[in-house]
Amino acid sequence: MKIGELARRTGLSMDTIRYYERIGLLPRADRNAARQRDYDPSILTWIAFLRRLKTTGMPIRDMVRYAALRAQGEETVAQRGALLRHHRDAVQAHLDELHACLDVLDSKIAGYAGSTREDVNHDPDDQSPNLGPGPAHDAER
Amino acid sequence: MKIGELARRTGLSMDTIRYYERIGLLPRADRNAARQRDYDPSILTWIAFLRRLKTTGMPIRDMVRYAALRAQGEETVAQRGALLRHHRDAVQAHLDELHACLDVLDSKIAGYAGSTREDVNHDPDDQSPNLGPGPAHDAER
DNA sequence: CTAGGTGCTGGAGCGCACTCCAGGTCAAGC
DNA sequence: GCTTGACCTGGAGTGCGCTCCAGCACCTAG
Repeated sequence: MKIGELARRTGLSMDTIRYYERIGLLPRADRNAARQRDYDPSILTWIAFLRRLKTTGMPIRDMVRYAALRAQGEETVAQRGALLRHHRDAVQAHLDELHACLDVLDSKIAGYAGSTREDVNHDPDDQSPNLGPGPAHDAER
Repeated sequence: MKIGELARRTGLSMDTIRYYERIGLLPRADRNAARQRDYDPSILTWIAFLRRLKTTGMPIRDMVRYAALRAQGEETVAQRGALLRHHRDAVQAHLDELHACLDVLDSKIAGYAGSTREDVNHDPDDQSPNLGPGPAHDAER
């Protein structure tokens, strides 16, 4: 499979695929006689996995770290597992936060109660503070 | 309340607060005799709300749009409501996606089954593709 | 009177994750 | 033999969301 087809099949751009290779997210691709990248379909599995890591908010540098461990073979299985478990926990935490925000959003939307066509004449943009973190909590970096 | 205290109470940096003002996310602050920003505590409510929008992944330009509508007063209530409902749906969709990814992650972690100290000698980095989007679906932009 | 702390402005710089481009190679079809 | 199209490389550019900085103004405590 050449890069164009891989791009079509993954939804990534060719540029992005080459970029991922440069930074070590994708292994250096084999080349055909014309020195063009020639991919084995198994790359699709890896890209699908990368996409999940990305969707769940893992920064690229961490994915690269994972990819590097993977490239080193069996001996890094423990580290990879740890990395994934760590990430899973982060995702779970973010998910909880999102659920909470969604609830607040929903109640705020309820405050806007169908004002698209009905008459509501208070300003819905006035509700409880609750800054979560607050002072001396540097979740903000 | 001066900017330093606001920063402490919100967890934002003073630079970020001033930046938010520059781009229109925060209203132009009142000034005290020494031309320093002097905030009314009600700003805390607004910042808490902005933080939720941000946490739920709303890009700053959309928050600015919302802030601008809000500044225009009552007549924009309908538009603001629509904007929020739209965002809520996007958040919900993202949440669903995250849940799905988390499930896959969990099953992958299960594949790494406690290999931190036990012996597992297959490579867990081999599983089903499933590229989600696939061809001709540009969720990727 | 002066030193330190806090705040001001305008503008430059940064890290991330791409994205675009110029100029070139190669293979196939007309 | 020439054009077309897919692909190549190295490097520059982009948009986002801050973050940092120089140089200055003010206020308070010692």
